[in-house]
Amino acid sequence: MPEGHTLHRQARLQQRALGGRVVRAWSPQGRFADGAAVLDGHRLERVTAHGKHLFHTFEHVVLHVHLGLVGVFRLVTEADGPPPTAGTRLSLAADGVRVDLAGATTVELTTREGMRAVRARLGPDPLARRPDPSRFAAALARRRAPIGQVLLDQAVVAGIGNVYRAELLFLRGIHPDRPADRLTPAEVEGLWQETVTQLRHGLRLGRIVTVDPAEVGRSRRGALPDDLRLYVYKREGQPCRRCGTPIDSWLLGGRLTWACPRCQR
DNA sequence: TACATATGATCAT
DNA sequence: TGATCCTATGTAA
Repeated sequence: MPEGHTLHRQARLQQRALGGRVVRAWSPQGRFADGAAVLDGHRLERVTAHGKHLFHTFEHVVLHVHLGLVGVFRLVTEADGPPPTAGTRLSLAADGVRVDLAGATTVELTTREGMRAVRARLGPDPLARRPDPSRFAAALARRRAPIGQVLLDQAVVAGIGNVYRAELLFLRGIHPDRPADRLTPAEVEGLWQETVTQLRHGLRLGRIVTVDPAEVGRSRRGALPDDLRLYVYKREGQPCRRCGTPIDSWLLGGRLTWACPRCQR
């Protein structure tokens, strides 16, 4: 689940459910018992996201979470929702609503200064209120590495993961192997705009959907079925939705990526 | 019961 | 580049 849209969605949901409240905090699994004790009974001021990082700012401390590959938040109502699973490292609750966190790679307490330090290492966030695309453009101009590899670097742009990198480059007709510094200004601008548009869409829907329904013969209303949501991700060997050419797949930056060899040059 | 897999990132070599 | 960490789920044995 977790690319940038997921964390911003959680920030919004958790802010609504727990923001401004005095929360109970505990660690059902036990591995974050000490940290939970520091949080327990304190007021959660606000929940914010930057890229894939989530920050819970309490009156006296900041909770920093990174979900990694398999981490997950579950928001449940305590009255009729399921209890925390055995692997739940942290539960936060107030007013009958509970947030359970499991599988995250980073769950740590830090300070407001520590939060600023984490954010300073990250590139512009396309889901921020006023992101700075010039920093994105400047970073690309400095990199000779393939654009498909550079897009995964969170210091270049914060929040893109393996699904979005493949989909965004398809949508802009850019081959992932192209050196980042060889993109034209128009391509860089288009890629940034596409990133903002798509992540916002993912945030709204709560899932990654890049396919234009009209392009696959569906109405704009109603959710696309799972096998029609994406253009290239995990579609190796299957026909491109636009030109029918079989989708390619190869390792790029240590992870598999996908592209249409005809639509992306 | 075991294994493979996953939208991530870090650290050792 | 490879090993490693974290959890949940689906498939194979």
